[in-house]
Amino acid sequence: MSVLVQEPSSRSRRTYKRAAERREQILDCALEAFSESGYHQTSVADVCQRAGIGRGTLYQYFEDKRDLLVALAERIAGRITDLVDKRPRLQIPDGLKPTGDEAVAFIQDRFVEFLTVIFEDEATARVILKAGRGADGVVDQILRRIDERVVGVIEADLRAAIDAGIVRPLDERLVARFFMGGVEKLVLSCLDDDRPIDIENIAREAAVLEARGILAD
Amino acid sequence: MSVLVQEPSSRSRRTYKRAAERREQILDCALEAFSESGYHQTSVADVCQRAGIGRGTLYQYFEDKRDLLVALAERIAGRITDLVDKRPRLQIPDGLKPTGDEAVAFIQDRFVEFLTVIFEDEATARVILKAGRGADGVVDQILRRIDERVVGVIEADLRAAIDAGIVRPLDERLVARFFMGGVEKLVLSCLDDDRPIDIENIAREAAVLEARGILAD
Amino acid sequence: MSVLVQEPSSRSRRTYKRAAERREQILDCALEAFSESGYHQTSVADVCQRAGIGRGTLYQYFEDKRDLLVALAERIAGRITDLVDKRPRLQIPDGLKPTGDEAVAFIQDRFVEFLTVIFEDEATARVILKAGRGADGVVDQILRRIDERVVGVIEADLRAAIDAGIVRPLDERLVARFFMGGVEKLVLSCLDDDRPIDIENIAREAAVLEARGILAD
Amino acid sequence: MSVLVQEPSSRSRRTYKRAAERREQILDCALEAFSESGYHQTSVADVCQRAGIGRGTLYQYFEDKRDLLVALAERIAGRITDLVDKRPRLQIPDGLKPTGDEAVAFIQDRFVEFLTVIFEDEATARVILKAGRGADGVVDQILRRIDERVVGVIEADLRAAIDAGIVRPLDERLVARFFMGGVEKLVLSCLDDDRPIDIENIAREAAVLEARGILAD
DNA sequence: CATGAATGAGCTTTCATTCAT
DNA sequence: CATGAATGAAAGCTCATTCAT
Repeated sequence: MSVLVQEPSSRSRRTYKRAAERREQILDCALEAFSESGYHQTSVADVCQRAGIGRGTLYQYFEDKRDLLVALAERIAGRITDLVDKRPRLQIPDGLKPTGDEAVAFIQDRFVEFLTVIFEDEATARVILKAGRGADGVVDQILRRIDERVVGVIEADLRAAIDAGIVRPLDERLVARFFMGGVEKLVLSCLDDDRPIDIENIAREAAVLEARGILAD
Repeated sequence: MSVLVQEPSSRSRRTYKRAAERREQILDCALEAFSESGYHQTSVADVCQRAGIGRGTLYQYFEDKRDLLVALAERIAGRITDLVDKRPRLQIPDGLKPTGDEAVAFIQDRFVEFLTVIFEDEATARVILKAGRGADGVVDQILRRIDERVVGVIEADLRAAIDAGIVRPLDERLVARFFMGGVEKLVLSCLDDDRPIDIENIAREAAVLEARGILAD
Repeated sequence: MSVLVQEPSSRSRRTYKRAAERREQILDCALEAFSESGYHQTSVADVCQRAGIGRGTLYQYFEDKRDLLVALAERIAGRITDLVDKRPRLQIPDGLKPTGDEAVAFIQDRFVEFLTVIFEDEATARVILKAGRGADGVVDQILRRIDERVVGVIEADLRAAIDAGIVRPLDERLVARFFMGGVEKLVLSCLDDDRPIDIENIAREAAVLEARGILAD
Repeated sequence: MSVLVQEPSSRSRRTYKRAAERREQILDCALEAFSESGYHQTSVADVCQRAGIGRGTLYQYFEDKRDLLVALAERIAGRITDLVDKRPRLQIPDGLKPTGDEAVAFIQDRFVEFLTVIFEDEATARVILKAGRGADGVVDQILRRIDERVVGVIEADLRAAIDAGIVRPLDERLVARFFMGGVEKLVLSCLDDDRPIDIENIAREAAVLEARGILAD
């Protein structure tokens, strides 16, 4: 499953890597380990074993166990920030009519695309939504920063849509949070039941729900 | 040492009662401690100190630290189950028209009432939403059971509303989860920012959102 | 040899002690261990084994390993301070003639008595003169304080003797230090050669030397 | 094992010299480091950094960390041995009268000269008197050897002076040790207070003290 | 030869749990 | 029942030493 585990053929043979590479590899293993068992249940030895390195090696790249989690959270935060920054601003096509199916489809597409990138990696989703939670104050803050980032994107979209008259005036921040929470819950239920995250479907359903509400026409 | 007054005469029933009381008191302290610092950051000694008892005493009421959390989670689950069981089935008033403001108001009222009881206690909310998360497999299951319970109620409501033609046909479970996730996120954002949980407002906003969606009319 | 080691009959049986007693016992064992092998060569486990206690027990009485040494040094400092405080001021007997044998004898007696109490315990001497040295900044300071204390006493004696005209005017502090250094070196040479510290003889010799000098009459 | 041999063609002497130079340089850095922070507080990495070499390089010149200290101690021992060997035997000038000022002055000069060379270098003094102490059995022995050497010189002087009738008969070894101890203590007090070692003054004071004693005439 | 990434034995320290009092 | 001193498994972490490059 994992490319990270050391080949068992040449036991106890040292492997040399470039610093950056090794760091990434350790983070990969930490991601795996933390996502599988949670932060506290994972020992430093666990992570090292997965990476096929000695205990001391890890401490050449990270201050301590907490720093490992912080670094991991920051890597995730960085990636999401990149995504967010690269994302084009919402451009409402001319003549798009609100309430129409077109509007729903349009919203759907944007979210499917966005959420796909964020939640496509199950391990990362696990760390963001479960493993990292409550483990440590600093980490919590980073996770919250990630959250703010993502929510901020949705918020911006909402604002633009309101300006364009597609969406009715509302508290964008609150709605963005609500939406994000709903999606996260659906993702979480996948994780909890060990179902694969069908993020495309989730995003699609969520978008419809959000757009139309639940009332009968 | 104990604040619970000493009554040496006829101890039998009272002792039992005392024991139960003591157990409750310990759980109260555990709730407090866990909600403040999280499960792993809280030591058994911490809980005992709050309860004003010796370390050993706690172990006469609980198997181990995990059992303490399990018991706490079960107490919460029990309380919510009670709520759920006491809750009257959804009775759609005759002649209620879908899409109308009346329908929205009706839904709102039901949810405000329900969510208020679940999230009114901040400490409990903290344990359900943060402290207990990822602490332990068994506890996770209990929390999930609580969740299922709550989601189940919403689901049932939805089903009834669909049958009554107020709500359009949809995947009730998914929608219930989405709704619950949205509300939880809003509650969480209060906890994270140390704002009081204005559950009434949250429930109200969430209900409108869910009913009408976000699209302009 | 040592009264401290646990009786081997009832293995792994817990022993309970009063806090103060246990603390003293641990300090006794630490004294033994540090004096035998030096601070760095001694592991916390060593000390615990000698005391017949579990590792954790030590940490109920001392912050960490360093704190153990600090406490030990402070205990020694306290004892010496007590000695010093109890020591009567130098009273020059009337009509004592300088340069005479009586003066030498008088000085001798005072020092023999004083140094005996300080250096009679070999283990303590070892810690003061060897094991504690350079182990840690804080400990160094305490040891220096002990030193200052002892040197201060000699200094005071010298001053009184100068005032009485028995001793010629000189830099009392410097001379006191020189004297103390000389004595310590003699004690050290006993420790190094595993000879018992014949402090009486050392003090006697040192006093003569200091009083008369080495020149032929 | 040793890097010192190796003589292929013309490079021989230079290579040899380079290796020896490098060794010396490492020892210099070790001296610096050990004297500043003590043996245990100094890491191998620290020494290497000061020397501007990689960690592995050090191990081509020294077996291990202890060997580094041993080598350092031996270098110091060697230098002192050289000093001692070069030192002319005590020649009592004809007609020197005991107890006279001349005798004191004579003794003074000899000691000032001798001690100056031993303690002039503060870093070395620190290692001999503090850093090396109690660090390791083998090193302790070397330091003791140095001590014996120095004490031996004083002892020999004393013996000669006794033979010449300048100094009264006494236990030369004991007196030499006492004297050395006294001087060391004075030097130590400089180190502890971060005062420069005014060895000339110390030696002078010590010599007077030793010669005349403290009693009033 | 030089390097510094990699190593892991060994140590300190924590804390849930036990048990003599 | 209650206690809290005692426990020791288990974890984190350090750093002298090795070795592939």
